[in-house]
Amino acid sequence: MKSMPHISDAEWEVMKVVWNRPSVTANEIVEALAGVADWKHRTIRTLISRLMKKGALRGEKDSKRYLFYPRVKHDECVREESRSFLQRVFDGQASPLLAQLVKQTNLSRSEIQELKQILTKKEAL
Amino acid sequence: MKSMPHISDAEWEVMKVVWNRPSVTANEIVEALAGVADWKHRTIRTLISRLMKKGALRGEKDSKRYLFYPRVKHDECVREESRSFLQRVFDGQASPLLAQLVKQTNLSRSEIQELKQILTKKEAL
DNA sequence: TCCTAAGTATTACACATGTAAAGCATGGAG
DNA sequence: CTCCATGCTTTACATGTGTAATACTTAGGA
Repeated sequence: MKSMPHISDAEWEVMKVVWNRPSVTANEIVEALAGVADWKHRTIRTLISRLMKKGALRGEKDSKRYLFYPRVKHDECVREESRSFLQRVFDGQASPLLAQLVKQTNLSRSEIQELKQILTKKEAL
Repeated sequence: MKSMPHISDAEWEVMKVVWNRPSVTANEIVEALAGVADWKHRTIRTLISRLMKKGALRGEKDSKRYLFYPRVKHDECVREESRSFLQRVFDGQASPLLAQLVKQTNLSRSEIQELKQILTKKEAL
């Protein structure tokens, strides 16, 4: 598998929009991000360009404008980010991170249940 | 609390060394990192300088050389990194990340046990 | 057919980061 | 007291990132 391009913080916000729909125009991205960050539309255009250059987005010309599609899968990006984060902060040891996160964050009763279930399933392997 | 300085990937490796001992000299850091990354000692010196400038390290002159101490706590940096990572990739939703990590990584039986215990404790609150 | 508005492409610029070399200062050996 | 090895300080430079402005293109309306 060809190595994932590195997606920066700001670029992630753009990718999230693209992953959320079958296809988007640049303008739709701008609108979708209006509530998320306080970026000028120019700025978002730049982010889109960079993502295309990096190979994370594909743009298909639809008469005047482009329709954008992801070229990398959400899942794979998540895995890659998780992996590198884990490596940096916890030397790749997932267990301390998990413990840390569980303590640090708010989880609903049902989320806790679900996690316990996942763990139980894993334990059985 | 004064906002954490941002610690980059490479800088994290240096900080990990510093957090691991009561105090270190620059040379000790270089030695400790020999196995971790393939950096020239000059490079590591640069990282140390930047960490001092950022306020993440404190250097105390001991005759000719410095002894370095962390100025930021490991725990707080971990929390901060986790928080920002969670925000970027999962919009701050811990639960999907946890599920993802549990599935993606290898955990020993005892680690699984421990996590379940933490979850149970949290559930009881 | 020609112009304009809406898009796209190009250029800008400061700060961060990875990676490192050159120059400077000084405590301790001789 | 002088010099050097060793460590500290300054400078370097390419690429990435946040943030955006200016310039160019062209499909579609007048």
